[in-house]
Amino acid sequence: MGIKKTLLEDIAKELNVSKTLVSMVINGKGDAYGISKKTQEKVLSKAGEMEYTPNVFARALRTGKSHLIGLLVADISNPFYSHIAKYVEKELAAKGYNLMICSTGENIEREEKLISLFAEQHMIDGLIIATTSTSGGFFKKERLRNFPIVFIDRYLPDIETNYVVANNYQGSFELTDLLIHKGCKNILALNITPSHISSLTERVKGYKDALKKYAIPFKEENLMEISFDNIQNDVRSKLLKRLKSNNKIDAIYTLNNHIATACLNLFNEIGFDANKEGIYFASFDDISLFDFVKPNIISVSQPVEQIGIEAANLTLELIDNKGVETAIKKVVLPTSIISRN
Amino acid sequence: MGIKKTLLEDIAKELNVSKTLVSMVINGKGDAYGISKKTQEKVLSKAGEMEYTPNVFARALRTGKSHLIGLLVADISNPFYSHIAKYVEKELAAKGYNLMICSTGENIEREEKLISLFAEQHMIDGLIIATTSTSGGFFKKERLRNFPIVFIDRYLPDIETNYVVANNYQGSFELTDLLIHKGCKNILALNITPSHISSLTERVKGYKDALKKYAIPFKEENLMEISFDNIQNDVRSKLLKRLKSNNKIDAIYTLNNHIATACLNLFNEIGFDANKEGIYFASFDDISLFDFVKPNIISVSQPVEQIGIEAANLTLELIDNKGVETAIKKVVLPTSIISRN
DNA sequence: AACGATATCTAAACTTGTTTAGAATTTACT
DNA sequence: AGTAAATTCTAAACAAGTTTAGATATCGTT
Repeated sequence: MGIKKTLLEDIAKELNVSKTLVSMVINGKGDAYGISKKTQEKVLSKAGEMEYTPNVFARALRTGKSHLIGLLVADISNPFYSHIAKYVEKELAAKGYNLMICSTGENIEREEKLISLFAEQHMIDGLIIATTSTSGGFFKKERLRNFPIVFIDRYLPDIETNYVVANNYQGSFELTDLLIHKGCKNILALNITPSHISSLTERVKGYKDALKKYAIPFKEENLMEISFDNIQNDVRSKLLKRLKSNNKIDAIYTLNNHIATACLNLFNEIGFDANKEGIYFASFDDISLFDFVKPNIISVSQPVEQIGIEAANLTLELIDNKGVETAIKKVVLPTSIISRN
Repeated sequence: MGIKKTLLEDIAKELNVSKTLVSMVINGKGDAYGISKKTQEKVLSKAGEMEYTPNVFARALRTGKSHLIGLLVADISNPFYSHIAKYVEKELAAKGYNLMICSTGENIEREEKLISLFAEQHMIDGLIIATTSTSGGFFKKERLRNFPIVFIDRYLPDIETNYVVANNYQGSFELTDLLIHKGCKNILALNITPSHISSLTERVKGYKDALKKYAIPFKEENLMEISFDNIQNDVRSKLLKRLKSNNKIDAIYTLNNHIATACLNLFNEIGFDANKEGIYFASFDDISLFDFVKPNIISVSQPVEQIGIEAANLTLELIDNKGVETAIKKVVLPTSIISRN
């Protein structure tokens, strides 16, 4: 048994005032409620002396505000998400909010369970989410109607929501365009299945449209689907087969960093040197270590810091304007190409 | 205004029973309190129908348990920590606990503030922390006396606490030993300043002891201190100077992944190829992408998954045995050398 | 002195659950 | 029939704050 926590009441008793007064002063509402300066000082110094810290649960129960924001991502160990998390947290901390991060593992049921726990029960004041859902059905629930939610990285096309995403279409278009400029005519794109996620479909669209721009016909066999649950094995079997075939490619374009890493692993295993083979290697999602990796990687870098900051602020804005009917905000941020070599 | 949340009382009214009864049934204590099976079924089905979810704050306020565990690390975007976080979360989720992750940015004041907020106010039931503190003073506070805390990655030598760490000494010893076996006699170690953190001091000790084993005298100039706040610039100026000097080295050993990355950046900038220069490059902390990086990196890999799992379980154990005087657990897990090339 | 206005403070209600102490009913047994 | 025991349930207290409505004291004014 540690020492008993100091309560509002304890301070009140010490000073012979009401706990109402103490509460008011501690919340900085002393002036608003006409508490004399002298009393305010007494309260504050006594609270400091007694090391008072409010009970967050009692406070949250009464006020309905927890000053907690939830962040739901597929996998916190993915550097893309962990960097976003870092900046979201930094931005929120400056405004007196804390962050609860949870991974869904791209599992819809777990995602929905967490949203229920967090949002429907109002454990958190707002939610930032890189959803793994296919459709917006779940988010249309009456109970979530007025809850502050900001989508990041991915949005759901069938519902109107606030979101902050990178311009996946444009980034993918520019990357493909660059590859074509370098002389590529047979660019193999590796995508994740199931690929209903908006960021991926837009990347595919950007790829296809860039081909179209140069009148290069899109070939089905140049869009390879890699199963999310089995990335490494799928890449090994499918890509290897293709590399050995007569259907020569002049570029490999992985649609996210997971697949890129799997490809690099494969190259390593079989001693394949893309650069020597005259094959460009490109990827959406930049990772800092790509700078030192062999082969050279041409990549699309997303503005993670900006995504984090904007998502945090948009969420806080929604919380402040809760109840007020505000226009939905769709933030699309530009990406940049990192053309190594 | 969304729809009003269903309360215990709402269910009670619908069924003409007391909210006490509803609470008991919902918490699975129906049998223990002798509530008839028929009534239990009625309550559960009505609760499902009305989509009841308990208010976590009211519950936590009354029970003093939040089912929340805090994880405090220097930087969640560091892959070492984000991977630990992933496994901690996974393990906790299976036991009905949720994780609150916060970054301290190696800032002691922020760390102490977060601990106050989380632990002293009992917002969380337990804390897992990679502390940035120098000494255990803060943790000796009366108010934290009986609070479940598990240290990871780093421990404080001056207090007796539960911890789960990698065997930093052994890993560093083995790595240095390997370099010596490869013929190195002048191994430059790059450390972080301030380096009071236990994991770093032990790595230094392992390095020195391995030298001693082979009667290689330790030279002060071969332990370079890099400032945490300015890693890249410090590496650039200090390491560059050394590389240009006549004091030739035959290996560079970075004591964590941050410094390793900074070195790689420098090499890239100046077009330095360690392998060609006959210099081995080694690092504590393995990152998966190291596999594809040039130069070859010999690294010490920490058992992140195991650290995460053990830390989670140890924390839950402490929570279960709260109040009971249990022996302190110090878990030291073996590392493994990844010798590329 | 009496009045309202102002300044300062407080008692009690309220947030939503959990827990305690005990009530009401039925069954069991002498 | 009457008491003890078991079964099933409930009223009220409680967790620790915030908020509301109103009390008390002081002051200025006529």
